[in-house]
Amino acid sequence: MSGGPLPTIHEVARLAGVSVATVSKTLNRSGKVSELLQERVNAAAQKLGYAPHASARSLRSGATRILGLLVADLANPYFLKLVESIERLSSAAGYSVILCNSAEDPEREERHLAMLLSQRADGAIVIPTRRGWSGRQAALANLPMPGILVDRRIEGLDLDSVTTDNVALGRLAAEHLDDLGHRRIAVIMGSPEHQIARHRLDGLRSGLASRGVTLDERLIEKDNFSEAAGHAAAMRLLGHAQRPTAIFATNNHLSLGLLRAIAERGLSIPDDLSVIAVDELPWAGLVRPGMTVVTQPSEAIAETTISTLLSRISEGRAEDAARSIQLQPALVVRGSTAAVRT
Amino acid sequence: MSGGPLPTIHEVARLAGVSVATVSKTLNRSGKVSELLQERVNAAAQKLGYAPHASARSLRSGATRILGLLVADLANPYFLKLVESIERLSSAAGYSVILCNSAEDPEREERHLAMLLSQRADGAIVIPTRRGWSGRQAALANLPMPGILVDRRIEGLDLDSVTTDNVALGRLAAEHLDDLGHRRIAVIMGSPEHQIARHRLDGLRSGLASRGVTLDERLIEKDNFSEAAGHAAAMRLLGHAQRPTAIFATNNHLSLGLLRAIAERGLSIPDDLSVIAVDELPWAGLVRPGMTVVTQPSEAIAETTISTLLSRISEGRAEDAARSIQLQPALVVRGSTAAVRT
DNA sequence: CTTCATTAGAAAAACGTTTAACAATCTCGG
DNA sequence: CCGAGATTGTTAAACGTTTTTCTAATGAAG
Repeated sequence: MSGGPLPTIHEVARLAGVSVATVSKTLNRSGKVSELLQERVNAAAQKLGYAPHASARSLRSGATRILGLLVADLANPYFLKLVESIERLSSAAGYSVILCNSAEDPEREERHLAMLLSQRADGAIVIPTRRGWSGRQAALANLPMPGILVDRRIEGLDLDSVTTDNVALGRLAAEHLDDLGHRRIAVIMGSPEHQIARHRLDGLRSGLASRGVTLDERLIEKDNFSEAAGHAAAMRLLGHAQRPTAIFATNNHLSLGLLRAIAERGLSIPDDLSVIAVDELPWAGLVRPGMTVVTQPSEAIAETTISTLLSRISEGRAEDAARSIQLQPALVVRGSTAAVRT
Repeated sequence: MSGGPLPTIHEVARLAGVSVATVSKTLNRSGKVSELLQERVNAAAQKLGYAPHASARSLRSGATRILGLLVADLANPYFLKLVESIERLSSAAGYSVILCNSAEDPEREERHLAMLLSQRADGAIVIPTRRGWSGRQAALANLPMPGILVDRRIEGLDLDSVTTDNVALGRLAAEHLDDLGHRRIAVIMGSPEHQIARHRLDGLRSGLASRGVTLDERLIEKDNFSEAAGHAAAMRLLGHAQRPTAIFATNNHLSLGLLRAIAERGLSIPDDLSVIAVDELPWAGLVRPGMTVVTQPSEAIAETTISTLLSRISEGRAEDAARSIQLQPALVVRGSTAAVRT
């Protein structure tokens, strides 16, 4: 069913008739070794199917070429995209990725963090859980390896981070809706304690304000980020005497609930009302009419994350101040938004 | 920005006033050590924030407590579910997971496999790519650690595997459609070279046959598994003089293409035709009417995979024959299938 | 008291690499 | 022909654990 034990560098050396140091140097392209011996060594390694023992290598060299990827919620399609890109980029750079899913549970997150520490990962990429960071910042601040936060920042924590400019995202939605003439705009924002949701709302509000439109505070629905909450909020909004002409859902679970509510009410998009959502939803192209969304630049975020982290790693994590990088979202117009009927 | 270097077991020993052997024994609960010293050791470890160096430990002990997870396509929502479950179960069993995505590219797959070998993962969980296995079986067969195939099997490869019973899956669809009185049943099957697709088709055919219905071979669309192929196949089927009354799409990309085609044709489900798909699609509840699907038991597959693999690992990968475990799919009836109009 | 088991702890070897320090060989001008 | 570099290869130490072997201490039995 499976092969025998793997050869060590000593066996390669013996077969090639050289010392282990020579084998090591040839295989790592470090130090000088003659053409002749290089060939002999490579042939021997090939023949034996030699695969260097990563543990031994890391123990001696101090680098594991492993990156820890700690995700708050794998089921979130947006995070999945990030994971996919990060895995690809890491692998291309010669790093392996240990994947951890905390499922929004701070306890799991903490266990995983301890594990990554024991593994001596060369770097840690963290999409932190939403809650429970009040007393635990030290766990991240004192990480012995370079770390970087993605998508979500933690207030008061001095660590590199790469996020979407969520204020700009809200503003983008505002401008689009204003262009279409909407005045009665509702927001399903999720939890008001969550920084991202606040930023998106702020962006929307300020974007409208700069166009001379004021956001009706009674049309801001706050709760949590579940699909059920989105559904309930939508039902309330749709029941208002003066129904909003447009609804902005700040998260993909909320959008799902919103769409379900609209379908149940028998309303049609965009004739009865316009809908704008966040993120490239996997099914965004399927829903008729296509969803108008503001998208987060996931590929760019992944690239920036990896390049920042890798440079910290090779710099020997220089002590210069943490970088907070914000990337710009984009508007994708499809059929779910239309000019308000006058 | 980050803490200093981590303490070694020697520093813990010195602080506790004992030898390193005693520290090791206490921390691993192996060997005898008095209550008193145990407390001293634990206190010292706690105080220093000691985290054992995984590489050193593996080098000496021979076990890494790492599992390799090599996925053919992370973007596939079904595989994602498997990844999620496997990560959770592994973590609970004290194993870390190195995630690799081959994106259906045999070359990437091979590189990843070599990496897992170098890492000396204790076990490998592989969802193999669809193609390119003709000459490369040895790479899996000669793996020095226990390996297990998930979801897809490789013909002629003697390795543990856990898959859905895809013939039963096809049969389930057949019985449901027959119960509803359908006779003109079409299949969008993807690539006929793919074992899974063939099994599902076989199941459908034999399921219908056992009810006395013969499947019209002209209504079997074969191509690849892309959404575009699904769309094109659907357009052909919908253009037939005698439109099928039900369509079975054997994969979630194909279903997406099918739904898009139906929408473009302006047809309505299930009034104009019934649709049955495979897998729990993330948006299956969103689409109106809900999709009737045959689901693969992903959680059970993950559990079986992990428990089988872990027992192989602790057994010292006993040489008894490879196990091929097949798990049963289930039918979930929603609104996309209806009795045929007589 | 001595002797012998029994036990708790310490000392040291080993795991498979990398790499610093060293040795050997060659090149070549004087 | 000699010796000073330059070049190529080797020897051995080190990385941080676990684990085997060994020692010292304790207590019971004779």
